[in-house]
Amino acid sequence: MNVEAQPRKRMNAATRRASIEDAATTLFAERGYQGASIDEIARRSGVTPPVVYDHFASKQDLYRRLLERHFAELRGVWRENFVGGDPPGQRVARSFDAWFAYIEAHPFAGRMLFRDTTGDPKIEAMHREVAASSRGAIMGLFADQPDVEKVIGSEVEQGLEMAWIVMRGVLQGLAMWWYEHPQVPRERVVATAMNALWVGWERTQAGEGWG
Amino acid sequence: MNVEAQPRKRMNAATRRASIEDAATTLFAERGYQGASIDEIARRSGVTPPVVYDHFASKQDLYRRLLERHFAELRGVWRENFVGGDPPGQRVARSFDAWFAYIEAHPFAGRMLFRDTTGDPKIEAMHREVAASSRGAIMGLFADQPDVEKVIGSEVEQGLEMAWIVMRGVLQGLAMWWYEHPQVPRERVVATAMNALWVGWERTQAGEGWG
DNA sequence: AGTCTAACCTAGTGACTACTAGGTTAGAGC
DNA sequence: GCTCTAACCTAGTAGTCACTAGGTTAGACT
Repeated sequence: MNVEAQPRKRMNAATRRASIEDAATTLFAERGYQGASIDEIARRSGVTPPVVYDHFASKQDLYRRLLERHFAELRGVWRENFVGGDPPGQRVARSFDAWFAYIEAHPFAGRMLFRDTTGDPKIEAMHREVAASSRGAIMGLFADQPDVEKVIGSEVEQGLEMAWIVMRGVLQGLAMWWYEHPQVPRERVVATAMNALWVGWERTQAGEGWG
Repeated sequence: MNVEAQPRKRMNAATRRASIEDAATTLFAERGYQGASIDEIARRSGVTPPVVYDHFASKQDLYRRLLERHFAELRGVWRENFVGGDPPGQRVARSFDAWFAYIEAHPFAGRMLFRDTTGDPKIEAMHREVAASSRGAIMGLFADQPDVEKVIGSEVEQGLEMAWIVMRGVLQGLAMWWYEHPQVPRERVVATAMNALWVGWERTQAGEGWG
């Protein structure tokens, strides 16, 4: 993933671009937007800073493209798994498992997406915008499944949004924790998410809720 | 809260220090550690940058003191509310309500604590250290209550830690969302947190869990 | 072998950062 | 009213940042 050859070799545009994207994803994941410098991204992909600008108009442009790519990948995970005629619980469990499998296979992509952008309000607005479009697409999937909508969106719009916030909080929290505890098997993380989210939703819907 | 007088007035040390802390909390909440500049903190508290250094040794020192203060306040909320002889569900509900009441009354403190520090690994390590000590204190409260320990820590150490991660994710997620939807009444946010967390835990413990 | 594109470089610019040395002055205490 | 502390200032330093103008050269293609 991290290229860097000792006797510096010339690459074609696509390969070099990919190496810059890899290095940038890793560094954005490790340090966030402000903490990741173009100098360091260039160094890690084995070139000097001007080369980065041969491929991306600005740091902001580079960041946005990566955001969009990784969010699209995670969105795809939902679209491919949250379908079928089986019971909602099964579909949710399958989606969670696939979601954490993506996180496991792409350790830096998730960390980059879930990090705070901290600092530049422009970057923050961009992050929110891209995240919101992803959220909309996934919540659209929920809404298409009448059974699930009944469970999640018990109080229409705002209830659905709060359910999303709760789910995002749990999935993000577990994902970030899992990065630091890689020895924990995925099934255990998925089971924790299911117990935290699905059992509560189901019971709440059954009229056993708190408030 | 934001001082700034038109005809600049001289303050005594304690007052000026408080005005700097207020401005810094707000700016750290809005922009994160890296995005908040000493120049801007000074400007918002009505002085020039050197004055900040009359009160704090460095930006890092200022940040740490604020972290410790606000974490201690939230820790106090738990200590004062998660006690008593009433059923665990009541104690959790009371604690959540008090926790969100603090968030409501101190809109910037929470945002500062829950923001990513993004960038300087030194600052990140500091944030983790202070947060971990707060987590330890609160988890100690849980462990002192045998009923609750039975529910939360069903699989000993790691289970307790994962339960903490889930709870933190939900509370933080709801808190950050609530900042942007202040018209939502606190009782609704608390009820959502209770339904998401307590109902799931209780049922999971009762053997109705997923995995 | 010669050509020419594009991958890559050196050497900067200007803006911003945390932080400081040393001087000025408001205003409390006598 | 005078003094003297400390609250506050001006005017910097050195480092880092994103970004660029313009030149060099590897290596694909003929």
